[in-house]
Amino acid sequence: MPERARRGAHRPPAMVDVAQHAGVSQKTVSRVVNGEPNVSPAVRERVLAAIDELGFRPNSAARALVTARSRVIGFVSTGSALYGPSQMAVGVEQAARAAGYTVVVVHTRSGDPGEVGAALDELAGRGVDGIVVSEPADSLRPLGHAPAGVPVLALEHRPDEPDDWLLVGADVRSGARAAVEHLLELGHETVWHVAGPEGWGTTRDRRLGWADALAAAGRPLPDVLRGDWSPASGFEAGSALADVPGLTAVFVANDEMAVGVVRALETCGLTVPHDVSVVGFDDVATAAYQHVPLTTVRQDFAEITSQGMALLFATIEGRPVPERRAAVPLQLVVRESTAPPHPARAAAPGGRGGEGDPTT
Amino acid sequence: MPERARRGAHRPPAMVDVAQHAGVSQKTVSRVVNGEPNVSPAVRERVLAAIDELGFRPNSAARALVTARSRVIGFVSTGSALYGPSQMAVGVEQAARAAGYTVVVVHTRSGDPGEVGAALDELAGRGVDGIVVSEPADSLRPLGHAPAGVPVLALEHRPDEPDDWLLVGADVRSGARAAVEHLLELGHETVWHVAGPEGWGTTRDRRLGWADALAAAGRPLPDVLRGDWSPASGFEAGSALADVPGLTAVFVANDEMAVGVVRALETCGLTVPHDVSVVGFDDVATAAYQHVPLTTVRQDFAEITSQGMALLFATIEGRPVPERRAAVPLQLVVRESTAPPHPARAAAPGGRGGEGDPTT
DNA sequence: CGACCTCTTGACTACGTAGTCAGTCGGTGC
DNA sequence: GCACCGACTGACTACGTAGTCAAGAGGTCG
Repeated sequence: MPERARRGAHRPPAMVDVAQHAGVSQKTVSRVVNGEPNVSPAVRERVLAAIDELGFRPNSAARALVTARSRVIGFVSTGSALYGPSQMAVGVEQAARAAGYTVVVVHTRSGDPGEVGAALDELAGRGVDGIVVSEPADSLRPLGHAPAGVPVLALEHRPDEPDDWLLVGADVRSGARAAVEHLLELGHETVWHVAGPEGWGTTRDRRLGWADALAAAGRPLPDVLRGDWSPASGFEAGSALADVPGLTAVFVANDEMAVGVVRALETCGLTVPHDVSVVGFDDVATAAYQHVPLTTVRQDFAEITSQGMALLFATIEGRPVPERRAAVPLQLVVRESTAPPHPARAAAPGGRGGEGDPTT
Repeated sequence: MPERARRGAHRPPAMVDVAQHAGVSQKTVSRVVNGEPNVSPAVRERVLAAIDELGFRPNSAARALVTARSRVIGFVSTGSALYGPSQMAVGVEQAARAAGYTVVVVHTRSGDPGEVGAALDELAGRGVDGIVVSEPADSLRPLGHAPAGVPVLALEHRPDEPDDWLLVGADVRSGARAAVEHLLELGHETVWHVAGPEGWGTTRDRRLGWADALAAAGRPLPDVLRGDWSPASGFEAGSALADVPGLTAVFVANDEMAVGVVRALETCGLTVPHDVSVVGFDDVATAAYQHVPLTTVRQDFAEITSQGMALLFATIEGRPVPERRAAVPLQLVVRESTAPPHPARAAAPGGRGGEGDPTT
């Protein structure tokens, strides 16, 4: 039999092998594998037995070739192992696998548009059925030119921009605003802001929410300090802030930088929250266990990814999608890093207040 | 021309389309795309122009089908967004893409062997060229039954077990031992251990390194407390430890739990490192910026993934592999959470020492 | 008893790429 | 001038799956 002779060395068994083993046609095996109706129980049984015996696994390349559907989702992320993106990655993968999809990951560490383009080409060539962009930095915007017909889900909330993407994300701007309002309600005159790196939508949203709250209260808008999400950059920003006269409250764009800010303030002789209140963003696992448990804004990443992926799969599979975008609310978690301002300090024009007054 | 008519609605352009456009054969297009020699510059030029004009992307499903090589790496992880696994995921993806491979991610949150088996089948069906297991928990052991001929890289160091896997990882046991030796050298009589969850190789290694150091010094081996890598579990363990009479030093299996431990000790009125020294593991970004900067053991994840992936690609591509396993050294980073034991405390048989002695 | 229908099964083919092998063309050595 | 060789190109086919369509088996209804 030349047919089998040609099936050389050690290629894994294919449907034809199963078919021959079970005494049916390849097409019938295909029917059984795909759970199609109209296969007699007896035949189905025989085929399943043959599959089991030969250890047959459907070849997804062949399947993708013929169906032009890969059951693969492309996940594009900026690649640093930051808290948010990591959480998203896990949530996306879980949702995908539950729906029978596989996730291909592409990281684009540099914001180089060329690299993003290459990543896109990669995904297009793989014939992904959908693309997920996690925490989309502006450098990922070229994804707008995604392969035609491939739906794109961006895990961000962006109410203003009429986009053809699916958009599901935390309502970061409102969350940031709530954080700043909390500080204002405590009596702080104004609130400084340590922002994330430029070029991220979420950086903008946090800054805008902060500005919203200050504007609504008619307060002055201090200069923005900029970090890169890392504790080290937070420390740097905190060191600068320690020199600001009358500083009593800081809203930091993520918890990791907030830890750095707190540490810097402490290093400069200031106490949190006695001298300065600090609010973070994300609610990382360790936030509650800091020396001064961190007041922060919690993002529900599980909810975001689950809602977003549901939307994406509905779109891919042609099911009706009521609303192409959704905002997931954030939750302000008040802990111990915020308190009313120290009266002496708010008035003091000089830096480094509070040194001479260790008692409450 | 029925040929073109059949190419229906909006399938993306294939090589035949490019070939027709350039007036060459499909095979020649294939040669150009794959950079094969023996194509005249003029033809190459024409083909490239046609590719560009039509926006042609090679279909990787078809390519994988015919070559039986997918240029895909399967990445299997336990799925929580823990620090180590997240770092590994990023490193693996970067190395893979640099080598022209794509990464498919499979998370197995539950340790359910059935789920692991399904994940394996998934990867086998995708025809992955290699499999990477990140921080392999015992539940991933069934990966030993990986599809025949598919090399597996485990990102762990496991000198004892003669395995057919590639093994590259930090020498966790030695690192743990160094951490404990550091504490003993400071003068601590013994060191308690807060371990990770059972079923992880790395949990075992940390515990063994700890035991090694104590045994070598002839010290008693305290009971092991067990956490789940989370700060909350560390807090719980720390609360229990606070009641231990004469406690002066703790080695915690990761930084996140260490933060919880420190917080619990503080909550119980103990001071770090005055009353109790604490050492963590991993050197997460915030470790250096804690209220008491954390002494810890740094893992060089970038180095681990880079070495490991190099090994994997060499194996996949049939290049000679000098050594199938490698240990990456760890680095003890001494900060301020460790100090010599407080004399009064080491002697004290009662719990909660140090309360009456806030000075020094 | 015949027309008709449903259920089950298989033959044939497309999908897009790369491997094999044969053929053409121009140049080189003797 | 002829055999030969290398560079270049294309026709044909395999890869493993699912879609299309037809055929056979068995039942139902009038």
